[in-house]
Amino acid sequence: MGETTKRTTIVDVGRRAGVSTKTVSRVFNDSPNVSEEVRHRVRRAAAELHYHPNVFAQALVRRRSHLIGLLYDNPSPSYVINLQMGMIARLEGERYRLMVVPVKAAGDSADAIVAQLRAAALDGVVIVPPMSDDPGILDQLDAAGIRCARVAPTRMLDRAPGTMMDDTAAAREIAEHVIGLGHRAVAIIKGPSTHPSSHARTAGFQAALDAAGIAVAPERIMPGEYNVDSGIAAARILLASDDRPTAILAQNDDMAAGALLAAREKGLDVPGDLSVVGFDDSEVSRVTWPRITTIRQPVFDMAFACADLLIAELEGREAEPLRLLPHELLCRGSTARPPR
Amino acid sequence: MGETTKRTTIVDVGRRAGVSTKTVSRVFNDSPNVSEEVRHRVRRAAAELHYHPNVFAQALVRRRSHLIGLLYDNPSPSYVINLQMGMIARLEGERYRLMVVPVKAAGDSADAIVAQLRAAALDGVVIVPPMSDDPGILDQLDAAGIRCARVAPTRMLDRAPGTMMDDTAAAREIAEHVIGLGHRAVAIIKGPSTHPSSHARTAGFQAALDAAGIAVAPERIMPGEYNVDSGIAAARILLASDDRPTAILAQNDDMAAGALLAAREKGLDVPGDLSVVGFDDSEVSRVTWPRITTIRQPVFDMAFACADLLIAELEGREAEPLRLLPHELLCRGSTARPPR
DNA sequence: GTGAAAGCGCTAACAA
DNA sequence: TTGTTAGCGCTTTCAC
Repeated sequence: MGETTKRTTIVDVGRRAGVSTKTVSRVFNDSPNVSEEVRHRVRRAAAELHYHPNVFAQALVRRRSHLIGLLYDNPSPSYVINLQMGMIARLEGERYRLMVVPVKAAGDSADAIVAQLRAAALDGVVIVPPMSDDPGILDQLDAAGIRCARVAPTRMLDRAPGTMMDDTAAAREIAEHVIGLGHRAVAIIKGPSTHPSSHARTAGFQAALDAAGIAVAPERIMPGEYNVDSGIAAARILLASDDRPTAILAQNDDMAAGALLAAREKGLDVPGDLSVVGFDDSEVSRVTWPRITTIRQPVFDMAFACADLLIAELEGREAEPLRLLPHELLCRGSTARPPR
Repeated sequence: MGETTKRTTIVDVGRRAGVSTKTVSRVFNDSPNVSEEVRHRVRRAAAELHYHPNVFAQALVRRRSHLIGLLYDNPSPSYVINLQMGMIARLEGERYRLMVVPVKAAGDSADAIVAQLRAAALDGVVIVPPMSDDPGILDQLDAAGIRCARVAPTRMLDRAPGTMMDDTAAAREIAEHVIGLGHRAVAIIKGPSTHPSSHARTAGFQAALDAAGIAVAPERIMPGEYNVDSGIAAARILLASDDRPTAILAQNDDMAAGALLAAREKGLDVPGDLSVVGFDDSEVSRVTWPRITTIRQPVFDMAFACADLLIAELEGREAEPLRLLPHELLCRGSTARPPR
């Protein structure tokens, strides 16, 4: 815009530095076989001319875009932002750039999704649950020659690199915390069955309950959708019963926040009458009253590590393909000993 | 990857369809002057060959990347996500793609920021406050030939298109709501002075207060940082006074949530003892108890409209450069009549 | 250590 | 309506 002059190219730089275009190219790619002196001359000429390599010309000949995507379904805002921040932190200083590729909840087919990625010419993508376990996506990605790294995969662990936390162990820990406080009338609000994390968390809860010899009646296990409204709905039902639970284990913070709201409606005090726990350490868990006892899920770190794995993959470096990241139990105000 | 065969190009398609490359190009660009019959043949050949245009070759020759960026500082997760969703909704079906460009809070110089955009070869960017009012950024963008559209600009309105809401009017409305309930001992928690929105909201509050003949003592006007912690800190001070306010007007929801937490600490009931209002209708405002009375800021719509303006600009279409979007007062549980 | 020439895949003139 | 011919700006053989 505005500039009627042509863009300055490698040719201009070469001319000014008195070298061939190839040499300029070498300098900009840190190739060996260029004398220090020439290297200097070229750098200076480039600076004087405000030269910047044309990424498209590079991409065209190298067959690499240096674009990597974040593919996600429609998780909570803070989850997505943490993922983005983690990836960006790793990309900082690299030549790779981040493109966001939200998939309409409507659920496009694996074909359609990957076609989108190909159209955008991405070199690689980071995939988050539940898509990280979708074999269709993995197949299409392979066929399209797009590398990927997965956040929290649970299946086909040898097919692509990924980073994960131990959902089961974490769920067990938080359940043990609640049981340790003396609760025996425990209810559970599950996540959607499409999310493997939900199964893992259920297993962890179950392990802790079994170990304590506590049986949870089926009507105390409610389905949820990992969002506030489903938490409210589930908790309303749980709390309507005469024989209501003294503790609710929600499988994420949004649903726990919903449970808190439902408890308020009923005039129940948390944690006096009812203990509630969540999962994720999302922003929500820190602004409710009381603040929600939860598990810190290392989302940022998982995304950072995924970007790292992806870059390693793209650069042909070897890297251990799977990384387990630590979680943390955060005991806050929403849990206490049961009433009486 | 895997494919040892060369990528299929426009040449292959042309050969198969029995036409020249240029004709194939015409078909894929919906240019006129191609007979229906040829158009069909080309489409079919392309489909059979799984042909996809190479975006780099296109970008190289067209000098357009069709990449547009979202430039933001470090606002709240839900704000950023709403912006992204708004832009993506508008980009859907267009050939433009979204790239996220978070700026380190550290505050790079306008130079450094725009250099980043140029390196990424963006055609245009959407800028959010407070950068949308930064003349340095606008200058650099101009110099780099990168188009932009701004969210909530307040200055240099003729320099670039933008979308906005009427912060002052909205702030006035919500203040009037509180005053209308009978409050006269009112306190304010402001946003950072680097955000023009904070000034506008202050002006709106002031207008309502003036109209009601209410004077707010300077010690009841606290600074804040648009985050939860600063809200807690400010409210603690306000509520520590013997002569505490009966209503707190916070300039965003996060700070209002902080005020709620501070009130809990003091054992104050909201809205019984204290009314609190926020601004933005963020997720936070919906998960606290009580839910926070606030202003719905049309973030999604502003982002959508910005993407629209930007595309119009890039395609050389004329569009009215400034769009005002409506806000909405949402009365929820955090406001009631003052005590006694 | 350095350069010349041949593309990468596409589109923009200009012909036909 | 369609085809031919140059590039776009860069990297990659392969010489020197």
